[in-house]
Amino acid sequence: MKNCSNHKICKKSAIQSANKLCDKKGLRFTNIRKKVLETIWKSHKPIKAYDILNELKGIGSEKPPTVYRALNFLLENGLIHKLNSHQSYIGCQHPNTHDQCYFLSCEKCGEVSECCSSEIDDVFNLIVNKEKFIKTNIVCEISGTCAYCR
Amino acid sequence: MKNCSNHKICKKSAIQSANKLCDKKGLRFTNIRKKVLETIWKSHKPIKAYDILNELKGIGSEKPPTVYRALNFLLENGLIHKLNSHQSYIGCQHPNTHDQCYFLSCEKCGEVSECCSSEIDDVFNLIVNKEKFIKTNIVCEISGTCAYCR
DNA sequence: TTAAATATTGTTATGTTATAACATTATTAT
DNA sequence: ATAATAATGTTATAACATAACAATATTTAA
Repeated sequence: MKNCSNHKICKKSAIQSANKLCDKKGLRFTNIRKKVLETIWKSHKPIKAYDILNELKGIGSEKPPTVYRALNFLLENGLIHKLNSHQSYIGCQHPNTHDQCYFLSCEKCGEVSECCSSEIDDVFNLIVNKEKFIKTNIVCEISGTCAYCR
Repeated sequence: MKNCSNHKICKKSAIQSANKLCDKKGLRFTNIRKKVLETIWKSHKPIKAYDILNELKGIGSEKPPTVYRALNFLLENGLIHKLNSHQSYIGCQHPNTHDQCYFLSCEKCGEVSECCSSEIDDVFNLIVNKEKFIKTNIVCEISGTCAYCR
């Protein structure tokens, strides 16, 4: 992947924008939620709930419900995504700038990037209209080899 | 959904074509595999592994590995699909006629239909080429309300 | 500024989904 | 018939996730 030249900055700005978003929406960006988001943002690789749990060992909140609650908060507010094909979680690269996210997941390096595009939006709208289907949610995850790993 | 007017026939033909496909490929369509496929084809709704397991009670093969082995066989040979967003399994409506399947999943009636289309294929190819990504697998599942349920 | 209401977190237990590892049986090839 | 391979049986456990209720912290409103 390597589309982020300085991950420290990348991570920091993700936390900052989460902070801002919570402020704006009147949501509480509590310590646990922040810790979980930080743990997720340690890399551009998706992380599993129980791996987050292990990272949290020592801060006194190392039980599954704690993590899943924070994950659900972050999911509901668009700060992270769940990758259904691998049952793992990843930070959203541009929270609240669009509805729908599509993912490219590299099987070699493990990194996942968002590939949101109006072209995909358009074709899905075309399909669902043709089928007279009203869409509420799209899960779209492409696995393979990224440009960097080829 | 209701795009199958007579499900008995629909199911029977699914089993027949599985049989044919296995014959052609020299695969063994064993009793367990057949039972599992039949259980999946009881409806157009996806079914969970442990629900299949319960249906199998009485034939003497009611343990998880039995079911998961059969599921994996059916998945590998394109006879069923796994719906990652719901961790459930559904029969393939046209095995071996195309590579990639996309799904419309109705939240009201629970039915799932395949919506394979070259338009979607094309746009995915466009995206991955632009990103210089080599795709090996696509998970694409749209949830919402189907035409029949609107 | 305190009490009530609400939201968040702690805790225990358990539900759900899936696989590892090894033994046994059935099928196929020689 | 025998060896090799494939499929199934069996036990145990790993991995993922939530229910239910108690305690604490925060916000709201009297």
